[in-house]
Amino acid sequence: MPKSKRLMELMMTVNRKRRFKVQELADEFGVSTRTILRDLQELSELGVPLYSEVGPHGGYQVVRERVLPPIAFTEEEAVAMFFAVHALRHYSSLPFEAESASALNKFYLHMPGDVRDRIDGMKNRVDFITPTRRGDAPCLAILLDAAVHRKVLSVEYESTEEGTSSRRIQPVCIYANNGLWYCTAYCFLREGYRVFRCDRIREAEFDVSGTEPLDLGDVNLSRREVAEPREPVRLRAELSPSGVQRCEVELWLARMLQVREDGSGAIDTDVSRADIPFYAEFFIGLGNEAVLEEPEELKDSIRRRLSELLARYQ
Amino acid sequence: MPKSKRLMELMMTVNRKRRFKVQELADEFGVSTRTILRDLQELSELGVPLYSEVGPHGGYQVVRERVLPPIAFTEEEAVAMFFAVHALRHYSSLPFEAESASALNKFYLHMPGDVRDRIDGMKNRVDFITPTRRGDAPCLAILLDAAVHRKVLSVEYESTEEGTSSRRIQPVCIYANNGLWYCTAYCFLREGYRVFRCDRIREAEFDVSGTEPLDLGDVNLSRREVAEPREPVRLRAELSPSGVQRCEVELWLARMLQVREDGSGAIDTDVSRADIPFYAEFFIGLGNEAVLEEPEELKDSIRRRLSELLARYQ
DNA sequence: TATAATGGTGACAGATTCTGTCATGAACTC
DNA sequence: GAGTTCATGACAGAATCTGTCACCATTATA
Repeated sequence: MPKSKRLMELMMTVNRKRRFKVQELADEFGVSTRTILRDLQELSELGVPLYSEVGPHGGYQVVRERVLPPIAFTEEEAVAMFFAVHALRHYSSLPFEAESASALNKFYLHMPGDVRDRIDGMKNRVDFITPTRRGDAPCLAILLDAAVHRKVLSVEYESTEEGTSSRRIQPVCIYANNGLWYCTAYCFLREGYRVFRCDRIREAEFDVSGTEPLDLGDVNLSRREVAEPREPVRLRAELSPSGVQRCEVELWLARMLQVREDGSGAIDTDVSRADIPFYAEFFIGLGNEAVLEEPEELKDSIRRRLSELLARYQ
Repeated sequence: MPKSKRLMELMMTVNRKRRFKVQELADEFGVSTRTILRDLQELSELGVPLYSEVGPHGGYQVVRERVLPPIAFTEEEAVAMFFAVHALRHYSSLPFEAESASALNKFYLHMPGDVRDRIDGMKNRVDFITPTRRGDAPCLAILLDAAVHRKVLSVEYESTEEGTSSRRIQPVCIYANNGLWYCTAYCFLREGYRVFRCDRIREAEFDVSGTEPLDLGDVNLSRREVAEPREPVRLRAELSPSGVQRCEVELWLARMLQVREDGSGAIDTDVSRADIPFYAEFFIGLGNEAVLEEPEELKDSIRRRLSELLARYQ
């Protein structure tokens, strides 16, 4: 086998089994250990972070972060990826820590000069805007980890209504919307799924009390929309086409929104009575683009709110 | 020079000069043409899309999209990049056409099995949400191209106030905000910078009338905030901390917003008299989180609007 | 402390691969 | 037809790579 091929395969092998001994590889590839040692040194020079320990139970390890087999992108793909990662800079917190920055940098540095020029030319011409907020969410990584591996966390949560509380939660997913990170999780305190704002989770650590994790099974991202209303109240409204447009921006509405061929639409859903003040404000914002049909309580709330505001501005 | 190194450099060289002859490379690398031919064949096998033509003025070309030198990412970087690109799927139009999808696919396919598993595990657990809108913007690519290369475009623009009109514009930048694409451009019709909604640009093609492009020089992304008010009116308001939070989400406000240490803030800016109805609605939305100080006209407008709504809900 | 396991390095001959040369051919331009 | 350029095969010589061996260093364990 030509050396070049062997090196490629060696890189893959080494990445798969992150711990190995020289002799193993020598057998596997049918070459001498000396050759493998030479090859490993070349891999090192090529950037694979190898680390070795001598003595019994020693051996090689791919240290820290292993390097994946190199991928060749076309120019167009590379540019698209660059801007995708570039767009992430708007987020003040990410579940991936600094990696996206280093990826961006690596990307940029590996480009031949002219592609780099092209990127530079575009950098100030394209942007994906995401609202930025102060709210740092330091615990995104642990939340994500818990969601993926189905672990229970103990968290300190500072809710708007109830002040700070300790609870055990099992995260289902995390998502960024409108500049803030949210986490849908099963809350063992409330015994149900709840959505938490990640920047309000003050502390999070893996639970040690031995709470049995739930099998969330197919419960996944779509769960974020779920929040069974307590004291459900039926809400019905008609929307003009531009009312529909404005509602489409609101994620929490997406599930309840029906859109017709002509662009107009309707909302028909159960909502929690406690949320009525919130909806009041929302429908005021919609102005003439919505015709509210029920509930009466919401109309009341809207009227009260309007009178209040009118008084403020008198 | 060892063959492996030569191949690397050959790939770079070939990517830089996208057209070349075997003899050239042979001279450059100090090897025979036969060797270069053999090497080029290997590059082909490695995926570099080479194409050759025989005869005078023939030679090699890197066909279609050239392939960039392979980049090795760490696992963490790769995951971060994957999700960055993954997030782009929310956009119904992109200035890069299908490339991001193919990049994503390539990424996914090149991962060793376990990393792929990890990505699969995370796929339903993390998301970057962007509001989706129907508004397709088919002309993003040409707009971007014009912005980068300072070209003048003829466009058909369907504005809300004035109906459809033909105009020549010179794009400065394009940006996505809240699910819609916008383009800041110098408008030769209005003789000033304007912001266009890209989905309302019905047709765009390079201008052939010979309009001289402007030297936009350092005019860049920041331009998108500029829109000198006609008939300026001073607007002043105080904001509570949560009022500030809500204003920060609004891009067009960012420039006018002053934030204090304690989280509260203020707006003090000139606005166009024509925009008063818009601001009225906005301040109604802010409710108690804002105290409007002037102008009186805006207060009037708000009062009118409130009474109107109140009547609707009576 | 001795022993065995493991990595690290240098030297060198022999094996293997790579390279240059030459020959031949095919396609294309002018 | 002459000249240019890519394409391919063969083969000997050059260059590189590989295996072997000798020796060292470190560490865990008996």
